[in-house]
Amino acid sequence: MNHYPLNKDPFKETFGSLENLVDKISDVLQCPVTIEDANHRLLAYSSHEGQSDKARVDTIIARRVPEKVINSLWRAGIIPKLNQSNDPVRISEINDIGLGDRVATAIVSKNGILGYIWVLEIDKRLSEEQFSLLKQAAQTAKNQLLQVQVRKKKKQEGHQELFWQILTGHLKSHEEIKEKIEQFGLPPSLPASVIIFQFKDEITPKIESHISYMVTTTQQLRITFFVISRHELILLGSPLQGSEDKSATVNFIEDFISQMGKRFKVNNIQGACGSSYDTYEKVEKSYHEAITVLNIKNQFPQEVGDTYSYQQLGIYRYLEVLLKKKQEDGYENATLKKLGEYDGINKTQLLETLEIYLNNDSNVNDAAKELHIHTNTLIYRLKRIVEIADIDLKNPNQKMTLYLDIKLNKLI
Amino acid sequence: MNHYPLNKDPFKETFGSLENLVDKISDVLQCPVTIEDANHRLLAYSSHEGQSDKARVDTIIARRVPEKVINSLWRAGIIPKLNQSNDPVRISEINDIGLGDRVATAIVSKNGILGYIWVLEIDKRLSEEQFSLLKQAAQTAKNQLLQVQVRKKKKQEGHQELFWQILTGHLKSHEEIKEKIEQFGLPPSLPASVIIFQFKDEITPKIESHISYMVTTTQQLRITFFVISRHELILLGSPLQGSEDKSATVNFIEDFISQMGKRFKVNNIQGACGSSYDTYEKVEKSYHEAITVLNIKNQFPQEVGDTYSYQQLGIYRYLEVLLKKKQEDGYENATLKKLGEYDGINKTQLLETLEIYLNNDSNVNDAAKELHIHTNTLIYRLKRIVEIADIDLKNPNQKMTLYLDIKLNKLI
DNA sequence: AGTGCGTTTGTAGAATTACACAAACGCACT
DNA sequence: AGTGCGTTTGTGTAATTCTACAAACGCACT
Repeated sequence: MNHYPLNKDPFKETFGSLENLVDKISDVLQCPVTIEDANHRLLAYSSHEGQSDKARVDTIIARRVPEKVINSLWRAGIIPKLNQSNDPVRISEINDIGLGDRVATAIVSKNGILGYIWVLEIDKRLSEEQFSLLKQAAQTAKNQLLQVQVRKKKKQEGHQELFWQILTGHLKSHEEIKEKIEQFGLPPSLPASVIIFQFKDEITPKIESHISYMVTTTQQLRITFFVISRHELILLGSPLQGSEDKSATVNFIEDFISQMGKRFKVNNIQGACGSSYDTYEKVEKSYHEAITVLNIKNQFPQEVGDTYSYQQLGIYRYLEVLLKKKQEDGYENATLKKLGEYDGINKTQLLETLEIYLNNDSNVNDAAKELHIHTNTLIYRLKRIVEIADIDLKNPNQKMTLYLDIKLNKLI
Repeated sequence: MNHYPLNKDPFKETFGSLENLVDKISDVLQCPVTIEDANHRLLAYSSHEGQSDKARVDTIIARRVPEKVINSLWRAGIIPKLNQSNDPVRISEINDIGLGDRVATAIVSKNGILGYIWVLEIDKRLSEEQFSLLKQAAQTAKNQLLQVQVRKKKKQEGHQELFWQILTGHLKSHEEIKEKIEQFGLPPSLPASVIIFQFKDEITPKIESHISYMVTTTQQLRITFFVISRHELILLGSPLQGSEDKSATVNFIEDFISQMGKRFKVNNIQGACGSSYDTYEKVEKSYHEAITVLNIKNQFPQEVGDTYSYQQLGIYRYLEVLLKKKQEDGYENATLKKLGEYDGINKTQLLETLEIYLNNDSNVNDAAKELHIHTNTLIYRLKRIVEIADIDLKNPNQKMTLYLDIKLNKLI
């Protein structure tokens, strides 16, 4: 086993590539070593002949750390610990994801995390000295990564401009867009849908880096593009071929929102997506659909708060059209008008009662609970409503009309 | 008591007016006498000082026979009997409408009924001779009425042309239309709505006379205009001030259809009406609404078969707009598609099951009955549907979306 | 304070609906 | 003919909803 003196830095020489560096580290520490970027994408791995654990193999195969592993590392508090610590951190094995004992360190520049170095402890634990060596290795890796960073940033700016052109319909034809995307060396990924996240507060550079992390680490969707404007994050995402589950996009949205909260304490994010289309020219449409979803979610937080996709909106997709038609017709629901008048005179809440009853799929128990009243009170009120408004609550057409008209009235 | 010899016709002289004639008849028969036209509108009544029954008084006050009385006479089979008989007919009292014993005869020309003469039998019954005299009186009345008929016909043709102009939007401004209507001496009657009846078979002159009868005898609505084209009868009707009930128009439609069937054996009539508006310029709109109702009723006979007004259409009013939006969006309900495919492969009827379940307001019993299956079968199918289509049948938004999309699919 | 009206809550039995399970059926496939 | 799958029907029980009725409350009006 080689021994390097502490006072001499074995990583002082220049390494042509990260591969050389990782081999050197592996050589010095006598362990399998992996370097990944800030988003857990594999940058280099040592060709050490010894054993590897499952997590490492999977990472190398996929050229990125599996999302399951990332999630697990977050849950165990390891990633935050790495990000905050200046020194290497020892991580005990996590069996269910095939992660053996290891030591890791973040590669940090003054602008934040650039990546991580992972060292597997197959047969023996690293010594204090070796911890120190690893820290020096991270210093050297930093310089290499900074160069990559700049190149990537420039590239991304080009992507963003292209994405805006697609979103705004500046580029119309599918062929044209496809060509441009290929020019950028981006993988073709269709069908695709546009996803928008709306942040309550302005997106700071810090949040931006969190977003970038989330977007690149997710493996639920392939994110071809993403751009950030003041309060919004807009993505173009495609479901992976593996998951034929159509709800991949919706799952991604839910996870993104929940993890931004849990991991980075960034809350109050609204998410929405348009439909999935198989040609690029329809991306613009998907974008507008996503905007519609956001608008409707803002207008009807209770009704469609847990809904993210344009498809899921159901009847709410039609509200705008219906409102327009209603105004053209000069239509007013006589029933609701009567109830409203009655409410005004008698200080009752028949309208609200009816709405919540309908919201709850005509279930008296659920509706009564939501209204905080006795079931019989609700039944009594419903009888009153039927009398006053002269309606039939067993007639689906009437019920739907009432439901829609109630919601439409809220729009004005 | 005067006695006129049988062989001498006391009505041979010329009478300047119907009033003179009616007084003469009353004088000859020594009874109160009333003459009305074919539509039971009062033409003349004797000023005989004696008693009268309630029906006669009401008729004179309203200048027409009350609808209740007409209905009662039809129910008792008296009107048809009068229309078919060449001789006067004796009618026994009908207490609940205040109709005392009387004798009546139709006034008939070769083109049909022109009117009726009613003779009250207050103290004594008419003799055979007097029957004969009454028959002669009817002959004389006929000539007078024929002249009136011609004048009325001409007037009506003028009305019809005006009505068409209003319906087709040829006359746009309210003021202009109002003026024209006043020129015709027609009563101003607003709010008004357009009513259309669609006849399965072509409207023959005979049916036309029945229509005319129905339209002029009804007292549920004031019918300002009516025109007849090949298969259609179009009316402009206003609710009477007395009945503030908004469903007067709908009631009229229902009664019209049922009575055309019962009284004249004219069946297969579809009826519909537009909304009520208070300016004449909106009559055109009401007309188009009525047409829409008819179209939708033809497309959804089951769903809105018992619905007549544009308002009652509820959600079906929106179908056209929704279809348009749907086509613009290129939207297809994935759920329904899946179910349809499943039905195709497994020869099941999940789609139909779902539709009828939703039609029946999610009531398993009613739906099972309509489907002629066991309740548990329905429950089983619903579970399948939920599985296959991945939907939540407790979510009103989803349910409404499914309902609407099912109906929309039927439109194509 | 009393009266009347509309409203709310409670109780209890009847009617419906939900759920689990077993049996049998039809049909395609071998 | 047997097997498996999806479907249909029947049974029994638990849960829920409907219904009617009684009691009490809040509030305006007198």
